[in-house]
Amino acid sequence: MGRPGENIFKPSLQIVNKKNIKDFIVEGLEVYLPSLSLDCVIFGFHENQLKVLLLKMKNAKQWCLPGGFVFKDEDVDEAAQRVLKERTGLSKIFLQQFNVFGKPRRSDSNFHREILRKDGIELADDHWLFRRFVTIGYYALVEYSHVNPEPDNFSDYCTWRDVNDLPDLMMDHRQIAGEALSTLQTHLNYHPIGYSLLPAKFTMPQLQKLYETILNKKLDRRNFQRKILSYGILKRLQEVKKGGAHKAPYLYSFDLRKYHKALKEGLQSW
Amino acid sequence: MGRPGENIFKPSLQIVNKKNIKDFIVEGLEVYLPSLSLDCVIFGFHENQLKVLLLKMKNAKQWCLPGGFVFKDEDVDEAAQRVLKERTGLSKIFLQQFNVFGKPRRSDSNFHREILRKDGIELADDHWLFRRFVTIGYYALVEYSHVNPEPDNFSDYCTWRDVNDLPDLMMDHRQIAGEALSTLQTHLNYHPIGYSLLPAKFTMPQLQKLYETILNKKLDRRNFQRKILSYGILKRLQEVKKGGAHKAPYLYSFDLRKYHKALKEGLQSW
DNA sequence: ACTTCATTGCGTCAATATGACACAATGTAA
DNA sequence: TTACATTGTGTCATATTGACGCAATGAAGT
Repeated sequence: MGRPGENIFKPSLQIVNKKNIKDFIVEGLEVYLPSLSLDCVIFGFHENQLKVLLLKMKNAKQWCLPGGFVFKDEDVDEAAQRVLKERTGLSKIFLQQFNVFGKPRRSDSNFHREILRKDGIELADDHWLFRRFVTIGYYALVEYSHVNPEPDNFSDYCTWRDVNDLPDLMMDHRQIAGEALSTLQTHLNYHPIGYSLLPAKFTMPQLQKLYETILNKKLDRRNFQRKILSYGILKRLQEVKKGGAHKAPYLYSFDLRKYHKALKEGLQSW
Repeated sequence: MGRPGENIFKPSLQIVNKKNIKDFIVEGLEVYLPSLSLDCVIFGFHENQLKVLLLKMKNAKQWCLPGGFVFKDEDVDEAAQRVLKERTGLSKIFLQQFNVFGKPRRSDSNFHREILRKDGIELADDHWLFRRFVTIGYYALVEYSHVNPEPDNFSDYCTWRDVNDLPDLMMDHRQIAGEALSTLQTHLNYHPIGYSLLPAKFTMPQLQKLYETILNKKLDRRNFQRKILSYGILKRLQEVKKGGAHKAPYLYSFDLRKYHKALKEGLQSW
């Protein structure tokens, strides 16, 4: 079997890096899988708030989720990793497909046409960018402080927004973000969370705040500790964490071997 | 926004119904979303075995999952319902997206070329059917006795196969079926199962067998009953079920109101 | 230096859920 | 009538969970 996509793969990556919108618009049809896109809901945790990384669109008041297209010879999950790398600078991020959004009229082509027009770009009515896209929703968990937000070709800037105070979002991106959050809340019941959202070393109260923030619910401090420790995925370190104004809490880190085991197997009930 | 797909929607449906392969092959490019397909793992329960509905491919020894493409103006989930309706005759089936399979070389175009060639159909190398497809995996739960298996254009017949004794499957369909099963096993931990897999009235042992079959594990009869009743989704009826050679067991049915509530909310752990 | 106080570590206890198993009742077949 | 596999219902020990007590810590205030 041939690999027809390969010879156009490399030049297209350069196109994206050069941020040359016009070339992207012209070549996109050739280098990307048609009809298919992906959108990422990137969660970070900062100052006891759950944040989502968003892009402020050029020539429009709306914001949007970081997203992209899949190269013709590229694995879909790797395309998501690539998009994440481009927006955050991070590699090997925890990424989870959570839903495909496939309603025929998710998008309003006039909306996109107007935006491009404001940049002096006039495209034919049947241009590939205006066609219908089925989008694959991913959510990602990243460590807030490691992220270097980077806008894409169609956005002015890229920044964190509080998940409970989202701005006006393009298309169905608010729905996508909402479903990502509720999926995350559900996954919390059966899978360990925290690695990739927290620093390498963290305190028990920090971890609890993370859970409380995601679940939007208060938890009992002592019961939380008992339960989370029973998973056997934590290692207690020396008790540093001096800066605080109170009793110095222990520092913990994840036992990655056991963490990943728990991630994979989940918490069985039967 | 126009609806360009609409005027070609109806004729294409007829094409499929006529089982006119050539027209399908020629028109497919125009009526379907390119690059995107869907595959359904349809589970049924019969004689205490979990079954999967499979198609025996024409001109090949392999079998395959019921699948299809998405019309240009069709919702993706509805496309899956349509495929299910075509294969089983059933509507409003319980359908669940579980994964997108997006590796670039899932498919071997020569394989499909050979099959068509045996039907005297010779297509260009760059024909749309030979291109790469990203497929959306769905699993469905249906009541075995209500299904009327119906083959599609590319298959000789359509029949149930034991999930533990699958035949040689095309492409990555074995992997897709496997992931569907493990997804189902996981969902069993947090969601009620049984409605749409069992008859309207069923006995506790029947329900238990279903769980045991899906989980591939023996469960204690008395503990099972206690736990499943604690969900509050069952209604006990009169004790009919006479045919049996032993003590007549009670019949149950699902309290659909509570069943769907439990389906939606899941079983929370925090 | 002493006190204050929010916070942390480490418990207890009752209520509930779970796993393992006993026993009587039922209904067909021998 | 008896045998027996199967079903309905229960018990008991153990594990898990929810609610809460209390002493220790350490920066801030006096």
